[in-house]
Amino acid sequence: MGSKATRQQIVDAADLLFYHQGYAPTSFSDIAAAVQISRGNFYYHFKTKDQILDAVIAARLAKTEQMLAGWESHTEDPAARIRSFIDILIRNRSDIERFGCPVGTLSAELAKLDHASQAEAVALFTLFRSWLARQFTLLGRSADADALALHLLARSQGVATLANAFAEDSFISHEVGLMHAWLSEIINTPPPETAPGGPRLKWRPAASGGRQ
Amino acid sequence: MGSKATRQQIVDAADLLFYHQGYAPTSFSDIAAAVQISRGNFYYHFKTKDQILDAVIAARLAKTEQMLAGWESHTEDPAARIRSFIDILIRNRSDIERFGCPVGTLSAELAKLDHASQAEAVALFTLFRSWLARQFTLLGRSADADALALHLLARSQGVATLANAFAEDSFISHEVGLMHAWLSEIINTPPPETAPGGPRLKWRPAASGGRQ
DNA sequence: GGACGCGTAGGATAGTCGTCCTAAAAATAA
DNA sequence: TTATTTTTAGGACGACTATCCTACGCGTCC
Repeated sequence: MGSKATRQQIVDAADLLFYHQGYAPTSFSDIAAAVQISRGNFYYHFKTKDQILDAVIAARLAKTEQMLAGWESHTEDPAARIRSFIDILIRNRSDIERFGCPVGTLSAELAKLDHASQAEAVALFTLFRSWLARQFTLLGRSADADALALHLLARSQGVATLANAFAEDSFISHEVGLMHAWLSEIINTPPPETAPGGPRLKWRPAASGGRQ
Repeated sequence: MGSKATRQQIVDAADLLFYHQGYAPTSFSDIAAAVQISRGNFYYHFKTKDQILDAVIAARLAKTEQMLAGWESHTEDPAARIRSFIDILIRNRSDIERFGCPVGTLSAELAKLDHASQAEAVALFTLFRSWLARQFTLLGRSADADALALHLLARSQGVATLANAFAEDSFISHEVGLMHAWLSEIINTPPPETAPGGPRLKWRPAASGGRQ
């Protein structure tokens, strides 16, 4: 029951509430009620609400980094890693239908509030962006890896937004299927005109040796 | 200076503020300041803030219906109409980079607030959805017209979300190019297995006569 | 034992929120 | 003109907000 545990509880509860209700509509009292702690006691752990937000974003960043690193250690196949990313929509489907994507909705809300921490929220996007770009580079698409990463990120964001609006059964799985098909086409298609000395790290399945 | 004009001014100002700041963070005082009207005078025109929201959504619905109907009267080519839809991202680019898509952000916010008018906000999406589905049906894709409509809607939503987060120069135009290419492929590709008596309304350019 | 500091509780404060009331002004009708 | 309705201004109300302060419980060390 030390302060570490309490502080962590506050961050966890705020994380969930910010996701479910949004940042601005979530009050100190809401978080206090969730942690079952005195309202005034917050001031000991966090001076302002913005500090809680920063802590929440930092926690999300750490958790996301860990997840992405885990995917990189669990398989050598960049395509399989990207498929793991796409399937987030399936795994978190019920939450997405109710609350949208935690990254996208927070970023959008903070943008409207002109909030100072918006850049940190965008950093969450950047985490996915550069990670995806790295996978596409490994697939031999170094020339347009960043564009492909942004494209896939946008696709999943759009699916999350519409799934949240309509909450229809087959929509998410159908769009996820399209994304998988798109990825397969990417893999089986020669890369666009490349810079000299371009993609050399094209990944090959299993025994084929890895580079050409 | 009658009440009609004042009421319209309130709706217009609220529309803009809800888009720029979001619904919940926008206060009566904000709208009053924008219209330069007494704060207490709101009660004469609108009993509650929710009523203003409903009026704003109704105004957006009317404006959107008018825009879509205008596109249907300006060209006979369904593909050209869909291109007009895609190019919204270009036309409203600077607003989107600052505030996101007005439809998507409002729907997402109301979903988190469990707001009663969320269904009406989703109706804005439905307007685009059924309009797009109609165009795809005219292109001979009646079997999957709704899926194609949702797909395109999701694509543009995702682009809006990421453009709002990153605000990079070439991103929107690049993705718009991809959407146009996708549409061309749709047109030049035979439709999937269709229900019996399926697509008969496939549109033909220019002199070929419209329907067969 | 007593002194100290970390963690907590609960209330005070100043401000804003949506809502509502009342009276004056403006417009319209007689 | 007078009478009546429509529109407006300005403030009051209670509830809520983020923030801050102060006092209390409680384990640790002298």
